[in-house]
Amino acid sequence: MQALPRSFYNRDTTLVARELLGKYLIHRLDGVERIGKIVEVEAYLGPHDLAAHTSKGITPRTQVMFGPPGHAYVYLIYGMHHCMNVVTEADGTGAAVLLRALEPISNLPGSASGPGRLCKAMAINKSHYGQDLCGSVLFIAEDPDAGPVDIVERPRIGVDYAGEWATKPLRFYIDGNPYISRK
DNA sequence: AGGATGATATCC
DNA sequence: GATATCATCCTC
Repeated sequence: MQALPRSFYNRDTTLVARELLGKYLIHRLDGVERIGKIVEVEAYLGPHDLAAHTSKGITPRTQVMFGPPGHAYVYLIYGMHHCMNVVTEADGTGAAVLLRALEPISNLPGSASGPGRLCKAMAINKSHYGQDLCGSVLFIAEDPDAGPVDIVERPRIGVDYAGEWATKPLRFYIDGNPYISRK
């Protein structure tokens, strides 16, 4: 399977988020190929989006989000869970898509529903910060059996502090999929 | 409903 | 250097 081209990520973040649904996330590590189908995502639009980490500006932690598209933004949350994002839009923009849940396809032990569980099942950690997703180690590819996807829009999870941005429908998931992290 | 657990941003 | 906060998950 072949990684999606960088041009896929160099587009409107909401559009990329919706099109990521149904794609395969693949991680090759020590001869093991882990594969999960992306079934739930959230879009973080940029510094004007008060729920996005980039709303505080460029910091050592968020700089990769401001960098070129098609790279991984991985961070530690609540001291124990990793979350993985895909950087979108042109260099300098500061936007990304959070991957929230996978449907296990291959070599995924336990649950991959929820951003922390997803990273645990995929063996993703801070060593993947800034990883180029247009390579052959950690990347996203088309589902060989891709069919039409029915998309549900909901407010994002865990961003109640973000005022009106907390209510915007920027969380997307595949309707009826049993691996969604929350209804 | 509450605790774990550490990086990060923001203050002094 | 101290402290409040956090795009979560597990256990009770």
